[in-house]
Amino acid sequence: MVATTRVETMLGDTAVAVHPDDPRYGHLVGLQIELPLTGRRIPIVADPHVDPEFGTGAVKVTPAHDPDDFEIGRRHDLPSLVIMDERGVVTAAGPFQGLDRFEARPAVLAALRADGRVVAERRPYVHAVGHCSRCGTTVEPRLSLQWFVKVGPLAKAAGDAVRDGRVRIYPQEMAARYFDWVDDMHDWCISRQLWWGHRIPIWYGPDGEVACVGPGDPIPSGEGWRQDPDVLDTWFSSGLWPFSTLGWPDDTPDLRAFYPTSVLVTGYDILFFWVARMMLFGLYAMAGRPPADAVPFRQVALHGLVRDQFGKKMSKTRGNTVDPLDWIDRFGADATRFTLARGATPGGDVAVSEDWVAGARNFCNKLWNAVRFAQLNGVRGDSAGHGAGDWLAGGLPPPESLTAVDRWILSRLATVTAEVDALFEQFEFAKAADALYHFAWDEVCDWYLELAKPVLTGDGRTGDGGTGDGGTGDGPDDSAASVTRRVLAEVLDRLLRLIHPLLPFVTEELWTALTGGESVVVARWPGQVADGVTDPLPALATDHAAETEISALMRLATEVRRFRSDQGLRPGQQVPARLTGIGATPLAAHEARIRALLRLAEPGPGFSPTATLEAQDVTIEVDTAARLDVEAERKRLAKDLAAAQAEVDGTELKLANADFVERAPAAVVDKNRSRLAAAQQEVARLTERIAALSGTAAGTAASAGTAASAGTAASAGTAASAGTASGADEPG
RNA sequence: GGGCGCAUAGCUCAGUGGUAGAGCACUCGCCUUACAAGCGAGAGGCCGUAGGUUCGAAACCUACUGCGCCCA
Repeated sequence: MVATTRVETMLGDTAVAVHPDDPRYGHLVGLQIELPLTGRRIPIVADPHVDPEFGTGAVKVTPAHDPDDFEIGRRHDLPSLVIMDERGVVTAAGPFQGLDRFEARPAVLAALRADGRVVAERRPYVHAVGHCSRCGTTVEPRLSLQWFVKVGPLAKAAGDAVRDGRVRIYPQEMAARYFDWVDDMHDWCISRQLWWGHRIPIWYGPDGEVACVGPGDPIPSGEGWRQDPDVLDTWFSSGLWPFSTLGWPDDTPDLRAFYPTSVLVTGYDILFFWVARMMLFGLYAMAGRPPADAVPFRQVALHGLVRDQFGKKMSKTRGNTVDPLDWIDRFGADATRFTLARGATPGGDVAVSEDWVAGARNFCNKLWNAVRFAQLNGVRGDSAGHGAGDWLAGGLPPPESLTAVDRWILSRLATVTAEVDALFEQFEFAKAADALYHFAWDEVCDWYLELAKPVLTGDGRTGDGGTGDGGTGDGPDDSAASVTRRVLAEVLDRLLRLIHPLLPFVTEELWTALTGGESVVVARWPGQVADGVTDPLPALATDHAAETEISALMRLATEVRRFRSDQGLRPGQQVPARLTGIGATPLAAHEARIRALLRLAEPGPGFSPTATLEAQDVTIEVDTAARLDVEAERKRLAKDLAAAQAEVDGTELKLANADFVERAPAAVVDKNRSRLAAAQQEVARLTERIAALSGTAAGTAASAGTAASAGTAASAGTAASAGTASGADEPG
């Protein structure tokens, strides 16, 4: 007694199988029984593949129409009877011949029933027979002749090419998956029953001849020869791509010029479907020709799959797919591209969403506005320098006329250039995009442009800047504004070149407009040394002194802004302030710049400080016209105190550990010691300040009225006169 | 079943032994003369759980839990 869903396949049964350990049937193994309707005698075999728990524990075996049964058939040397043609029509001789499988099924069932052979029926029944993914048609397994590629030696060569470094896979971890597959590759079935594709190059002759026709071989002609109707597996055809597209098997100029390619960029999901096949075929077909190592490419850069904002695979059924053309339409091609690049860690998937593309669009806009600002302020690239791939740096002001701000941004530019160059080299697109994003936005736009404003608009003297106003006669104008313009031109020019691979359209527009150059597409890559032209920028890197200075300036600015924000002072509002102790700090030369940036006016005659800040060893007393939110100030100081105290506690704990002091590297111990000292000093300072605040709170209340009326009225017009403190020149 | 990978801020992810980071989202204040698609400030994480190695672990080792991917 057996169970089956495809009753008609019994016409092709050649055995009944049971599990070898099944006590119910052990004694029957080896017997011959009669197959109903056909009168054929078939054996009962024992096979471990049979699940004794399933159905009756006895299963009919149809080797020609079921893959599992085929394996059982091979193990027991059973005949395979093909009882259906390619269209699913029964071919077995007898009453059912010529019926479609769906007609044959009830017909066979009826015949069995008439014979009294049907014991029970169960409907509905969920089975595992496959369906065509395109049209949904039920697929009937059917034994047929297929062609295979014997891959042993090919796969060995493909593995070796990566093993010995002729081909490098990025990221390296992915190479393990490549080896797993290539080193354990089974013979490859290349027959596909499709109506399109390369035809299998096998010809059958009238007398049973079989001819394999290779490139250049004559196709057998004559009566009765026909080609195999199947086509090659699509990956077989794809594997030919690196050389067949270049004219192979002929020895063409294209083949010589473009085989191998330098880099193959593709998704990790087809590492063995496609990449491995190209390796297999390239090494085989190109053996004995140049290049000597025959590989189809030198590097393979693998990227991930695009996913939705929650990291889920996009699918139509899930409804989380996006139309890139829609994004391009709404946010721009550059924004769409940048979003993908920014998420592209080697071998990792990329999550994207509309919000993130909008962010990239905003970045494009930021660049646009930065260049616009530069142009509005008279920044022009030196178009004369761009013909022969020359550098704008030829137009950089002499080093001695650069301010610390200029030297800082050029130093950072040089560093970022080197970083980005190396990252692109390693296919680290996400990191390169991130580095450029932050340099452009957080450093160039947020700081350099802001610090350049007072210089360019001529508002207030900057207090430093080389030869100062007036220039040197017939040479280039070395006034502070001119120096800034030239540095800004240099920075933007190079930034646009560096970002161009990630934002091709915007950068082309901006770069040509800014520099007057032909096209950023053919502009020299920053850092490049070629054709006797050496990039002069690296000579300016890395200016630690300038970086330290500007970093201190930034921290001080943030501290003042924090105070202003906590106190609700409007961004544009000038606040009289007295800076003391600045002369002894690296910020000595930057007072005017700091005042301009933070809208801190010179203290007038009626100056009456209401609050005191300390940052970077500079004491800043500000006069908020007697309106001080003491509670906000107390909160601010308390928060800082808590942070400083936590720092003291943490470092003290570490340094109290004798093992740490003894065994940790001296540099680490020293670092903790200085951190502790600084934190202790900070705690003392803040404690004192909080105490003072409590003291003055009462005092301020008493004197508020007078301070307000006297101070504000008197200081109005005279703030500008006391600017001498900032006169110290900084370069030198 | 076999193999591999991943668990870090609300979401997506960086971070290879020494002070936890980014983008977006969020809170507060600003139309400050490049930009409100913006500016300034801020909040938010016992780095999956339990052990181990180490002076020191988000990181290295082991187990566990959860989630993915590949298997022609």
